[in-house]
Amino acid sequence: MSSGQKRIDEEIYRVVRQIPVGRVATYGQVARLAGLGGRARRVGYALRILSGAGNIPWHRVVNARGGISSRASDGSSEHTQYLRLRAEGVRFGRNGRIRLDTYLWRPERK
DNA sequence: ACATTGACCCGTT
DNA sequence: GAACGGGCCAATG
Repeated sequence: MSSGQKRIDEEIYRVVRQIPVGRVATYGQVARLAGLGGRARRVGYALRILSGAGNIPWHRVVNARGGISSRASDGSSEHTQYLRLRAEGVRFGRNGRIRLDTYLWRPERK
């Protein structure tokens, strides 16, 4: 892995760390804030290699439809994400999705 | 180098 | 809504 890729990952993590408790951000939103334009997919790769450890609130990143995106593996990760969001007060609708107009993080430029 | 896959997103029908 | 197609691009074999 090149150092350039790693720098991009750090930038992504820097953004994710800023998402407040009880709010969520979409992959595309994180990509934009990290200066990656429309490369939302790149965000998913960065979060995937996180492997649970660390102080990055990866569970606060959801897809553009307000849902938890499926992973290639067993599904425990998705469940953990759901539980952590619930624990922060985020409510899910019957279709398993979040009301983005309520919970989407709107960063204030300072 | 090639093909496939994937924690995505958007527009159209 | 759903189904489809296209764009995107890094990882993997």
